[in-house]
Amino acid sequence: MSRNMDISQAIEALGALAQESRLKVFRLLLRAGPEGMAAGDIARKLAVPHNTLSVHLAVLARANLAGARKEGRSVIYAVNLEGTRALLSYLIEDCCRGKPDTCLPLIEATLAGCCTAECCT
Amino acid sequence: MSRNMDISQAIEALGALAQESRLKVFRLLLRAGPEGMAAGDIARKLAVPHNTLSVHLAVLARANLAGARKEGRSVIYAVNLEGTRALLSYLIEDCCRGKPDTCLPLIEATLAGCCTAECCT
DNA sequence: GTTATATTTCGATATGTCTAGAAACATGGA
DNA sequence: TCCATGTTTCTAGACATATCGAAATATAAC
Repeated sequence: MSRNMDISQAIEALGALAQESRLKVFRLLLRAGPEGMAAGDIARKLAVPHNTLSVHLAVLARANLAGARKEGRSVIYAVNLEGTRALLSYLIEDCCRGKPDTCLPLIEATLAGCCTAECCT
Repeated sequence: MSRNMDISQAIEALGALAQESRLKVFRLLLRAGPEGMAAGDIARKLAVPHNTLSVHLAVLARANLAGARKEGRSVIYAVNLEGTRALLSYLIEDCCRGKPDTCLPLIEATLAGCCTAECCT
């Protein structure tokens, strides 16, 4: 797909994340990694009814923040890292145009927040 | 304030950005940097009625993504970098817990998307 | 084929958000 | 004081989203 998103894609992705159940699902999937999780397991873990969660998962998938694959009777959802990267890039795009003083601390602090452990050095 | 946000703060920030006018304002303010812009100038630049924009600016400020200061008759809005950093950190928090393979590309690509110029090396 | 499991779609209600006209409020200049 | 400029609050209507019971669909095991 496109590496650079436009504003309507960004709004769709942000709107998808701006809801408690969906944000929890997204973070759950981020930690689960590429293996992903079955829809039913997610619903059980988050204590959300199946039908309600199904709608939320569809919203995340439509926003390119998650993907689905079938395995037997289950549907496995996994985070879409490319879509996630595109959103984060869009948010901070151009912030350093000629102004590294305001941009650099933001990026470095973001990195620090994510990767304090030795795994990301 | 708090360096680490909770989920309700994250939802508020994401919801604030999940709207065309507000997302445009946010990106405008990111580029404007700490000097910020007057509310009226933003409204003119984005062709949004003053009262409508005022509501949007209040939403961004409430979400800790923007701050306001008065200068004469004008109200100058500027991006809140600390709040922005907190949101980005929250989104990718824990994604690398034991799985640097999935986390590192995400972070590196985000950096690449933001800072291709020599200003951020 | 029948039954059990997994997930999605349908339908209806409730709740929340966007928008902009009009009025109110604040500040600075004549 | 009076007026002009800049911004916010009030209000109401239009629109979008969240939720979940019930029904429908898909797959696998027996």
